[in-house]
Amino acid sequence: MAPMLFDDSLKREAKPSLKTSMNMITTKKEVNKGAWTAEEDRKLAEVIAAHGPKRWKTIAIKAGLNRCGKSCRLRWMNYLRPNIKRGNISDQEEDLILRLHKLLGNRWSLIAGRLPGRTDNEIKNYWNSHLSKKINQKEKQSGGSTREATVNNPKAERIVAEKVNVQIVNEENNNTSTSTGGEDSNIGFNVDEFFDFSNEDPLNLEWMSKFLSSDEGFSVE
DNA sequence: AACAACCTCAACCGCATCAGA
DNA sequence: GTCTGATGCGGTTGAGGTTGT
Repeated sequence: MAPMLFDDSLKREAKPSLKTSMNMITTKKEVNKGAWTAEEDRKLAEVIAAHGPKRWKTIAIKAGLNRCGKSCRLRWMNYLRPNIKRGNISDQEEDLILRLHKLLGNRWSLIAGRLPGRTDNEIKNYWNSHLSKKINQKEKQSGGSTREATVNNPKAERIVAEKVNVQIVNEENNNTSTSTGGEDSNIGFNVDEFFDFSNEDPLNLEWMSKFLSSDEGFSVE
């Protein structure tokens, strides 16, 4: 299926930058860089529709794009993929990002995994341009530090990351099942509830509060 | 109107990890 | 076990847009 392409919501017209233009002039044989054109997007989407989103180097060649595979992958993941949600981050999403960041730190791909339709790049950008400032302001106002629970606690950080990974893998495995999913027999807690912050489930809060209140401790063995 | 400062976000880069030979 | 290519991730850059003076 063709993804939603070239719609009016796309903020930026794909224009080659000055740098890119210079590249095109001076380095004919080198790969194309810079902004993607609508034509490139179309070609890429066609090839991916036919062959699937893998073997990016081959895709780049098949599409006749003078791009590296990496660039094609990035373009697909952040822009052309179906179900990409565009537009403003909602308050709920923002809240979730804040909470997940507190737990995970800059694990953007993991955080994005909990926000359907959002890309890691988008969340990273949103964090850098909006949320980091908000947090700095809060810190200044409160005078204290809202130190991340897992910072300086690599063990705890690892455990959280692993839990999130398990959750995402489970979801992928359960995607075709009729189950509402989330039950995880290996780690002994309901992983869906674990991340259902909107419900403020007491179990989540209990678990999280251990993290969020642990400056020194939260011993994980 | 003109310019500077700031903001946003697509895209690149370097590195780490994974998978297959 | 080692090598190599593919893939994924986070940090950073810079073009273009917006806002302030």
